[in-house]
Amino acid sequence: MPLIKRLPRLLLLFNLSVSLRLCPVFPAPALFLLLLLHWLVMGATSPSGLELTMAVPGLSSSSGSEGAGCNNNNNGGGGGNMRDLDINQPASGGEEEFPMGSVEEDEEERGVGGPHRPKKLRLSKEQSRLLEESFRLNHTLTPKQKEALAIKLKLRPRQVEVWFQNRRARTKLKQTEMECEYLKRCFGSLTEENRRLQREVEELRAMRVAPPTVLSPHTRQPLPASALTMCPRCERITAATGPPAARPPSSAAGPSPFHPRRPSAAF
DNA sequence: CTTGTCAATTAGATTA
DNA sequence: TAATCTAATTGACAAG
Repeated sequence: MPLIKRLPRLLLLFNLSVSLRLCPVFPAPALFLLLLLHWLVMGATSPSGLELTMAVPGLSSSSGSEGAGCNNNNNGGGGGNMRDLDINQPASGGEEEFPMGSVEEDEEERGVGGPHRPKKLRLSKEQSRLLEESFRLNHTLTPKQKEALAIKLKLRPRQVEVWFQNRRARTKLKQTEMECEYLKRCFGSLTEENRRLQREVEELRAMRVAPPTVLSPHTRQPLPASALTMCPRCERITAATGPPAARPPSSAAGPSPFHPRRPSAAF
């Protein structure tokens, strides 16, 4: 029974990390936080967010009229009509020869012991290659394409359909894994940045406890801490309204509120 | 209602 | 032999 149906991508990713063994070293809550983080950083405009997605060429929805009969072929009992042929045998001939005959019905697999799966079909290299090729062109097939491909590959349309279905799922999973990796890296660098900023805050707090003594240029008396401010350019403590307490290392910079050419020009 | 897609899951085959 | 891969099934859902 599916636990989640049509959940937002957020929850889907959260679930994936658990159920699909996506990030074994990454606790699910952390992934959840990461995702939120990601949305904050990248903006919540695109649900999939990252542009490291593999380009998904035209998701042409199948709006076909026929193809209804194909799923009757192997439903019920799980396609007991699968031929028991060794399809892994190298095709003994040209490109078009696939050593399997799953198109025809074969009921000998239906054993006496109730419903049991037949031998699992393994696609030949050539079949896989052709399927991959057409997947590259289109991630979904119209019923006509499906039929044609099935004939070409000597498979049932349903098998082609299933292959595409599973292939789409694999693509999506891979993409999710890439997103996960990206978020992990994001998390790492943001954690580092956070650490650095925390240190800076601590340093600034320490400075507030014991503020530097800045003498007034006019009275030569120590200024109160409230009258001091920090120059964002040279990061030195200065008197808020007066001229700088110390000269910046570089004099090439233009005028600024903290380093006015004339004290009267400030603010 | 029919049809197609998706998510979740199962289970046979293969690999390490 | 456990882990992994992948063909196949099932049930829910949406569109027409």
